[in-house]
Amino acid sequence: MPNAFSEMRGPAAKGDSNELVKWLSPEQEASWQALIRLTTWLPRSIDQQLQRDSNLSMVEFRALAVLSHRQDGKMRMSSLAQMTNASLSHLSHVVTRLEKRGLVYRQPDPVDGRFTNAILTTDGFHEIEKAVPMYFAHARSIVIDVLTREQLRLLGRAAERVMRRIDTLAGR
Amino acid sequence: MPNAFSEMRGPAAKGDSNELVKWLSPEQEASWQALIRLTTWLPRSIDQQLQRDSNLSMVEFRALAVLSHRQDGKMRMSSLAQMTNASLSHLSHVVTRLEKRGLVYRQPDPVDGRFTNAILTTDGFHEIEKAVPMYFAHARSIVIDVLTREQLRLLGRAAERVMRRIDTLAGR
DNA sequence: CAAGATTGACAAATCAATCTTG
DNA sequence: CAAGATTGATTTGTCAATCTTG
Repeated sequence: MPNAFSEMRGPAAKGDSNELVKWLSPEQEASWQALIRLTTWLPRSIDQQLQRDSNLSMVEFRALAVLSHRQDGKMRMSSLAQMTNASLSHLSHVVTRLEKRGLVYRQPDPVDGRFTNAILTTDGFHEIEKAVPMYFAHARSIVIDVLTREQLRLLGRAAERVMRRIDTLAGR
Repeated sequence: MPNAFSEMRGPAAKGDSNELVKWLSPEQEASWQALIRLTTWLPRSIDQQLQRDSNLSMVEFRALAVLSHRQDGKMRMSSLAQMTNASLSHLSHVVTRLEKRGLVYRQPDPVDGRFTNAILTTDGFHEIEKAVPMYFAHARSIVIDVLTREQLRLLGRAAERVMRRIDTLAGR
């Protein structure tokens, strides 16, 4: 079976040991690659920590954490979806699982039945209380304590800028 | 059904409208949140662009792109897995799908049959050639052109630092 | 028997219907 | 009938078990 290069590359192949240079400057390319690696591995690292220490996924953790910060431990599904970076559909599946584990339960809003509230149970509260310190220890260990104050601040700034752009593009 | 807060929160609930302050300083917290949002939405944005414009996932794109940069368009599965941030198992599934679409094919290494080479086909080469410009246009649009040269450079630096830490923790 | 690779079972996330309520 | 929410089918990724080669 022939491949694309027997014919297509030949003389043309000499100068382009790094073809990407055509698209980004070497400096831009390096930063972009580092960013891609970060957005790939940081979430995996967090997920692994949460799974290992607390048997929770990132979304599950965020959902419980957000609920635990509310006075009444409850929030509408649609709002919770926003807070957890999940689609409503995704969150619904997530809450179903958490419900089976007895960490939250659902209740239609008594005032307007179109809304559903997710509500943290006592068990859920205990679980998230145990999980949070380990989560932040890990956050420190892989990011916060690795960067200088200033590096972290600038990283945050840059992230916010990019996010504003992504939000805009997505029509938010 | 009772929830955790009828009893557990009461007087205690007054001061902690933002309980996370206990774990990180407000500045650290803001940067961390921005970073989490970025690592969640940037990959989604890239995936959407690739899916829409080229019918490729990020891993598929990277696999084809890496192969297209090689003179002979081929690479061992294990090396390709590293280059694409995928596990060997994951990559194997990915290559199976790409193979079904006629974009790559497999061939055991003739010298040492324990290795398998993934090889780009002519079709695969054409597909990735079409995909790359749109990919970089999108990269510019959401990151490169949104930040100053310096911001991008520092973002890259910070990402590299964090990645070194994550690599170390994972034993790499 | 160790390293590379594949496979199948399972878990998680996305998408396109569908259902429910006001 | 529009907004909120759920559901089921499909896809994608992960994990553990297995297979193959030198």
